[in-house]
Amino acid sequence: MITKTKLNRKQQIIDKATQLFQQQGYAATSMRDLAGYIGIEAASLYSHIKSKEEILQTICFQMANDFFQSLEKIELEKLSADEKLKKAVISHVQVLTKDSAASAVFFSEWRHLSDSYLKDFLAMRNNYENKFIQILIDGHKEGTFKKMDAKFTVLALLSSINWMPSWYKPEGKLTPEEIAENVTDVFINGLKIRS
Amino acid sequence: MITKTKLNRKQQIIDKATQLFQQQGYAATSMRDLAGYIGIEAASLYSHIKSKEEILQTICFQMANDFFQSLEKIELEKLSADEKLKKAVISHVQVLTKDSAASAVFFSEWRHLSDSYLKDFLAMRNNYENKFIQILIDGHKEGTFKKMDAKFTVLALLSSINWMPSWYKPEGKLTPEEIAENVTDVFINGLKIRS
DNA sequence: ATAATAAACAAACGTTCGTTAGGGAAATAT
DNA sequence: ATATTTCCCTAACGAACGTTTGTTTATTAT
Repeated sequence: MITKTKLNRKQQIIDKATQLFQQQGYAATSMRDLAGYIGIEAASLYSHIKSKEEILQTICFQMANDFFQSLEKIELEKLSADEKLKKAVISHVQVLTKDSAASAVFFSEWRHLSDSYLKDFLAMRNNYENKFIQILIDGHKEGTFKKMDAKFTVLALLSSINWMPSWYKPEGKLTPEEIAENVTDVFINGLKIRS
Repeated sequence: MITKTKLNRKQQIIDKATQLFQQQGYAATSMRDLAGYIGIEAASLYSHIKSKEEILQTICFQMANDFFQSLEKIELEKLSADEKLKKAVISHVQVLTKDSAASAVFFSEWRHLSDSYLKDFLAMRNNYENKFIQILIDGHKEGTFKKMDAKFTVLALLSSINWMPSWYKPEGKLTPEEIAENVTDVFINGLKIRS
């Protein structure tokens, strides 16, 4: 082991854990499992991390911050609601596809966080959803979007995107921008040909 | 215990397991956990079921059959593509909301099925998605739907619906028909006001 | 009343779980 | 050269896991 510093090793652990948590789930992934894939003993993991849950916390809150920051930037821009929605979705998809395994863990395994972390997590998620809801409400006030249940629509929109890591393959031909373009076009304009 | 026959007890086990699998996940739910909620010892469960995985199999394949049958009925009807899409979504939402806990387990925990069951499961799911894809392709041929990536759109549509059990509360005021109406309206007509 | 069946139990099986303790080898700093 | 730190090891801890066994209790059928 020449080139591996402790920081590298820690990141390697988190990366492999991310992959295994996505494939098998957090609860079904054992520390011996994880260590085996890295090529060390389970006990050795604890030279780099404090606990199994710390790994999950790192993954979840890293993703949460990425999503949050990307949306906050867009919020400040002066744009029409439909432009803002499109930009927000592009940004969301970009964060999502930059590490789709971590995203999948973020969306599916957060419930295994212990109580205090869970509280913070849910608060952040709610806050994030509310920012999207506000964009749709603004769009209705501006006369661009029709009357709708904004919360329902946002959850449908985010769900359709967030489920993607389970079938999105990076070797596929769609770029994040194209994915976002497809999704927002359907949500804004619909499938029906406009006559 | 007067009114409980063996069949009732088995159903009770499956029902409670469904609830716990949804809340905690399959791997994080122990047989002692499950037994405790029912009020018996873990060993007693095995008078009624063969294994933990049998419970998951029962839940998953029951739901798979329900979804499949409901769609097959609609496939036979002679309808335009947009009408057929709407009916298919309504039907899908109805099955989903009839037992939203079982649906959540079905969508999130199927990966814990053992290999042979997993194969069957994935084949059924693929088949199901293809039926939806065909509806969108037909709609394009009929001149109703615009050119699009049909598979991508179907996965987005189904994802936006399937994620619902995680936030759908039956005591909410939306009926399955209203939910389906909202979803299909967005997907077919979009959010933008048509001018 | 007696036999048969069903459903629960306590106890234990072997295995795996996350984690800790203590020590040794190799790299780094002094 | 020596001391310190880093990283991994073996060994083991207690707890929890799914499941099996053998037995008791309650219900149902004869």
